[in-house]
Amino acid sequence: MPTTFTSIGATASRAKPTAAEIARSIVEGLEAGEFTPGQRMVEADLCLRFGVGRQIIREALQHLNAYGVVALEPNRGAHIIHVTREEAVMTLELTELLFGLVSRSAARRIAAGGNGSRLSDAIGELLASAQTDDPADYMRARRHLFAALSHIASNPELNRIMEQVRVHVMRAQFGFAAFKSGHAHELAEIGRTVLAGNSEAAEELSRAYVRRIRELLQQI
Amino acid sequence: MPTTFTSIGATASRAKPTAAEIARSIVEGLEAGEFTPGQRMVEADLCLRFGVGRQIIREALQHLNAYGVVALEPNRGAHIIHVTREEAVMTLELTELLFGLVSRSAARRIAAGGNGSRLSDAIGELLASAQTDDPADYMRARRHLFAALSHIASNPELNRIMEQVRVHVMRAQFGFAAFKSGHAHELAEIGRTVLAGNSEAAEELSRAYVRRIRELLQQI
DNA sequence: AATGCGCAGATTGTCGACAATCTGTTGACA
DNA sequence: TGTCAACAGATTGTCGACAATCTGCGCATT
Repeated sequence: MPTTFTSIGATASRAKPTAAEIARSIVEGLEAGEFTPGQRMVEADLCLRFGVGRQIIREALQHLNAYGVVALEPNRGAHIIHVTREEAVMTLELTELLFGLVSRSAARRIAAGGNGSRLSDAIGELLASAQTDDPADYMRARRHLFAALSHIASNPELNRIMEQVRVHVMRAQFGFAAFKSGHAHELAEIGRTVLAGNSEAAEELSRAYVRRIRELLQQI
Repeated sequence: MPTTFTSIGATASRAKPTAAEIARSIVEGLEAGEFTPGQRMVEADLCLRFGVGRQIIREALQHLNAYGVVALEPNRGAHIIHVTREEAVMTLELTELLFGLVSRSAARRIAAGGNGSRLSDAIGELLASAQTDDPADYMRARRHLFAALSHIASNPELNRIMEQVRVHVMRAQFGFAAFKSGHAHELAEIGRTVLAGNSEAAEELSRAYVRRIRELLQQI
């Protein structure tokens, strides 16, 4: 066993987490409320926390900057982005288009790709999670559904761009209220429509889904 | 004069170009044909070229990676992305939505912002550039128009995302053919429609504009 | 008391050096 | 002759140290 390895779990801390892993950790920490919007991210602190040198922390912060999670001011370091409600609404306006395009593309390709089984599984998982009351289950199922749709849509640029939309920060700020379950059946319906290859309807359902979240956010 | 400064021109090499500046330089170099898709980007070479240490080059490459211009493989360095025609078409499918949203949002806000003058100027510049035959003029005018529209739309997330769409690489690969002038009047028409506050028409015109480019690309 | 100056501490920016990893080549062996 | 292991050169990954910059506080001055 020449190579060093310490951990067992997937997310447990390895001997040397990579910059991307650290970035992910920070996003998770943000959704878990360990970091709050506006908070300064001092490199030295993060070094201690993750047990790596500043170089790697620096790269992780650059990732997060590219993903719009932190802002990077020259000579003044990084801080977690603060999203105004207005910005959140605009972001969801954009998300509406993007998610619509994902579903439309996926529906068009559902036959070609041949792997609608993954989508079926995700739908099943989603409906199952609606039975249990564990929000973590729902969130995971939701993520799987999105992943399946993105995969089927097979538009690399679209997938890349969708990851760049900062939903994390919004969730961290405005709580899971708008994102929580209760939408499970609505999402499942979208999945089924894609499976049926009905691209027009899939797009419209997807847009309506995001639109509803946006309106919910505007009312609060 | 305590601080060091060597250069005079704007794009000329300063004493110490920053990572973002180097990234921009590389994108320009790409559009100018100095780098070709697929080409490896060795850190040491870039160090010599820009006269900085590897740290900065590394950051620049990370920027470019985030912008989808280069791919970064662990332990194997960076290379310029190669975009297939199919990907380019898909990217333009996405761009169609995004540009449409920009124009629609801008048209809605044209009154509120109060600074439609910038847009008028851009339109004028565009029409003027159609008279001359210098493509650089046209490209500059085009950029100004887009900037004005983005500014008026004032959707920060949308603007951020639009910058992430890799048009540079596409232009570098497929040439300026599809992007060259001849479209000046079409773009000016979009600008005028936004100025008139007709959001529906502005969106449709914008989408049609991108659609045409896409179809042009598909035919080649 | 209010304003501005300058210093100390904290934090980020950059470099050089070394470790880890990859790649192509050489040579032994079947 | 073909295959595979070991090696050398090239390249990337990471660290520690030092320089540059910012921030807040104390102090002199009006």
